[in-house]
Parts: sequence; structure tokens; C-alpha cells
Amino acid sequence: MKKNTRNTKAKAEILKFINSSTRAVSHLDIQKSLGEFCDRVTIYRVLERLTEEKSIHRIVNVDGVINYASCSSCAAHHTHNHVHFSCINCKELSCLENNEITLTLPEGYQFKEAFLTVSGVCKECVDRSLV
Amino acid sequence: MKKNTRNTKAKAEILKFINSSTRAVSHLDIQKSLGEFCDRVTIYRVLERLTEEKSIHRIVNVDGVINYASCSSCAAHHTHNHVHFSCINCKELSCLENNEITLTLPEGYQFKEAFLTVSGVCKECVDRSLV
DNA sequence: ACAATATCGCAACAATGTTGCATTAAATGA
DNA sequence: TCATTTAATGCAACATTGTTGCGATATTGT
Repeated sequence: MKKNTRNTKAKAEILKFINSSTRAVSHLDIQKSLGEFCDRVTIYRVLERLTEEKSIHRIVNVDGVINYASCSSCAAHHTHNHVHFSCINCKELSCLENNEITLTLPEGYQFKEAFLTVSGVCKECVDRSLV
Repeated sequence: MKKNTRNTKAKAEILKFINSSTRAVSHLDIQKSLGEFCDRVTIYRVLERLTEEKSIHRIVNVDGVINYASCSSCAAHHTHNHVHFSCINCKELSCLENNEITLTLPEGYQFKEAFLTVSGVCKECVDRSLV
């Protein structure tokens, strides 16, 4: 008995926002963007659904905040172990290219997922602080 | 005008708990362990202080929960970019040896810190589930 | 169009983290 | 040792973030 998912306005709008964003966005980002478009709870539920459908993916930021992205560059090497960059100033979360990593686990360990994030200051914020 | 920190009972007790734990612990773990020993708020403030003093360090777990550890093996190579391993079963958080990583940031970016965590199942849990 | 039911909005709740302020207790020097 | 200074605590109140139940609504297959 498979549960069918429906394409609702909320889902479409949220996915559009995530797809059009250059960085991973949090629940709060979405809420601010959508305004009164839909309820706070709906956003939680849509995000859950979209994640299950694998239309987006979850990234835990270095401050513990969960972000969502449909990061096409991520998708391209989703099975690989690539690194995310998190700006401590503007909170931008992006994918770092050219950082494919080979991880070696000790004998007997089972690998599930890699969470690789570097924190720092992105170019935009560096430039802005120098002005 | 440097601010002096004091060694209080709460701080001592919390640090003792973290040091004696084999895994990284959350605020909730500490609260459960200490019971009525001190206030919830005090734990938050002590953790903040201990982190500033670098007596412990913060690790964001793969589920977004912030954990604290005094991981001695971490301390040894704290300046390097080494990888943590987080067991999804027993929650054990340990350091992975032989995984020194070279990270390359885009031009103009400033590096601050690397958060590298691999989730999976540790040997102990793998063995146990096979029995 | 109609029925089935996935999804929504709302309210209420739970968990987690923060702030202000009066009180307590470390650390220091007399 | 004792008084003084002020860091740290406890408490209350608040803020933020995430969850759950349920009646109402809207999407989808027929």
C-alpha cells in the first residue's frame, strides 16, 4: 500500500525557493521568504516530505542548524565524500569543489555517511569587511 | 582588564562528568547525570566557559545536536584536520586516525575550522549485532 | 464530477536555548 | 582570618525551534 504524494502549492513554492537559492537554506530562511504564504508547520512537513522523496537533502551546519539544499553540484557527486563550506558571518553554506576525500575506517567499522564541513569566512564577507 | 574565571562546584562536576565519559555528551546528558546538582542555565553557562577556556570542545553531531568532549586523542592533533567517527547505534564519538585531510578553499576564502564527521556503525556494535 | 485521502492551518504542547537581576560564593589582599 | 570584589549561580520569564492532534481543505485517480 504505497502512499501517494501530492503536488501542492506549498510544496512547489518551497522547492522553488530552495532550487533558486545559491546556498543551503534553513527552515527560518524559508519562513522569512514565504511570509504568510503558508503555515510554519507546513514548512516542516514539506521539508520532511521533500527529503524523503530525495528532492532535497539535509546538511547540518557547524552551529547545529539544519539546512536544506538541492545543490546541483552536490547532486552530481552525491555518492562521493565532498566538503561543504559554512561562512561564520553570513551563514552561507555551499559545496567545495576539488575536495574529494578518501576516508579510511578502522577494520570492522561500517560506513554510513560523511559530514564534512569547513567553517570560515567567504569571499564576499572578507571583501566587505575590508572596505 | 582580563576577566578571571573561577573554579566552582558546578564547573568541577560538569568537567569531571565530561572527562570521565567515553563519548561526547550533550547538555541533556549532563542535566540527567547531575540531577538537581545545579540549574539548567548554569550548565549552559559552564559549558560556554569551558569551551572558551578550551578545556572541552564542541562537536556538532550528525543529527544537529551539539555535544561536548574532552577527547584527549583529539587534543593531541587538534590543529590538524582529522576526522571524527560517530556511531549511529551507541553514539560513541571517536577520532579517526590516518585521515589527515588537505582542504583547499576557493580564492579569497578564510579558513577557521574543519568539522569532519563520518557516521556509521563502530566495530563493537557491528560485532554485537552479529551475535 | 465524485470519492478517497494526502495535506493544510490552527492551536496547543514540548524541547532547547537566552536574558535580567537579586543572591551567593570564589579569589584576593590586608 | 576576614573583608572586599565580582564571577558565578538560581530563578523566573522569555524566545526560538520543532512536534502532535484534529477538523477543514484541496489534490488526484476513477
